[in-house]
Amino acid sequence: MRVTKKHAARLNEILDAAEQFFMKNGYEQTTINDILAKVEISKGAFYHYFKSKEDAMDAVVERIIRQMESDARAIAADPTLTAHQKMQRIISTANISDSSRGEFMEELHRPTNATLHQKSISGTIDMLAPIMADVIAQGAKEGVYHTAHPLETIEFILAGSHLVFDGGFFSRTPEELKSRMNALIRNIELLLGASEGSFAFLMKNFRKETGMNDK
Amino acid sequence: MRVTKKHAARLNEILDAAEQFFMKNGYEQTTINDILAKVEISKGAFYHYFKSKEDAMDAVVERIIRQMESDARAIAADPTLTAHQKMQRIISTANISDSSRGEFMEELHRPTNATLHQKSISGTIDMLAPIMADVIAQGAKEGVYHTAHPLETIEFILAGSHLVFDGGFFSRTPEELKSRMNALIRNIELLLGASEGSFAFLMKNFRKETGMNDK
DNA sequence: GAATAATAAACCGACGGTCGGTCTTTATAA
DNA sequence: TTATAAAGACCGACCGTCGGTTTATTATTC
Repeated sequence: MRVTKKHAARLNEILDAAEQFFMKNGYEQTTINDILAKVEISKGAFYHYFKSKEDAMDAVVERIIRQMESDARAIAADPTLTAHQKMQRIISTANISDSSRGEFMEELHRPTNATLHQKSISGTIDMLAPIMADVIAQGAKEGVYHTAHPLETIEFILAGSHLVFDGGFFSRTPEELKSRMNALIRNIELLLGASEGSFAFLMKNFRKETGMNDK
Repeated sequence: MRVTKKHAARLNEILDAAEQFFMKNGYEQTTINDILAKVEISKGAFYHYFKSKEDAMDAVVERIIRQMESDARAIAADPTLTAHQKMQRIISTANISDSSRGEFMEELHRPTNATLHQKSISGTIDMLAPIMADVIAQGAKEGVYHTAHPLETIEFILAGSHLVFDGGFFSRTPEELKSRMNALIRNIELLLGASEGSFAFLMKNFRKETGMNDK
């Protein structure tokens, strides 16, 4: 049956369905027909909005990154926060959180597929790095961080963390993960020239994520 | 026409062809039929050796990693080298080099595909990290490195470097790459507790790679 | 001379994508 | 206001490709 809707509305319907399937089953395993069935539209309709399956994936990733971006910018622009507080909040928001969008990251860090994975990682880093670099510069003024290359260093940190903790890349036991998290914390402090223990809060996020209870 | 060969010989023929195509066109863009045509065998033969296309990719990656592994182990086991010399050589060998296998990395770091990319990165890191961690431990004894978590830290470094310099993830101008390389050098020194400038040799490898001539 | 490995080749089904055309909405001119 | 035309949204049959299967035949090996 034919149902016509506003461009933006239909677009978001498709994006919503695509996102769900991509997350649950992975990009490669998701069929365009899956999406069509869910949204109850025809193939023609789908290709009216996207020029290819990959184009739809790009749009899904883009939408999520834009959301994360506005979250991060809001935190970075808050004049009442110290640089370190901003860092803490941006990291928590960008990683797993209780927000509705949080599941994205959670699902993403699974071996399901590769392309979606890759695009979202690079997109996230490209988006977050400049924002966080500014925060680090603020931290340098406040005297809590000391680094000569804020942008390059935060890129490096984001890239390294992603890869090391990304289930799609490595499979690790909980103990292995814990030792990597401990090392990561110390390494971030080293790279940013932050005081020892100042990034220990990551361990809390981490325990929340993995559901670990030991100390 | 029917041609029968020894198992290992045919296997390597297929692997060679697959590797070439995967590198040149990417995994997704390579057709099993491409490989069949090149090796001049039938589908039946291919599936006699591999249970799936992905299985063949895994084998390709595995073969290359094994080669890199024996190179790295040979360097790490050389009793005449200092830890820092070993690090230098392992890095040069594993990255782009003039070796025949070197093209692998070169081709790999291109946006062509994702799956192959991912598998080779994680495989390389998983293989290299323990070997290099031992070298770092040696360096600690020699007093040139100082790090509390050798294994985790070298994993982090490898992961971060790969991602930042991987053409498949980001597209950067030569200037952007140069500033990232400078920052990377300093960051590695910080993480390993090595003296300033001790990893400047990376800049030479880097210039060789990119063909940059400026200082 | 069976049994098993190796190869061939026809075949299958699913999937991404195309295409000609239809229905709906919106803008415009009479 | 209404006729009309253009634009936008949508349909679904169809197609080519591709990974993978099946069946059959030819070499090896013990």
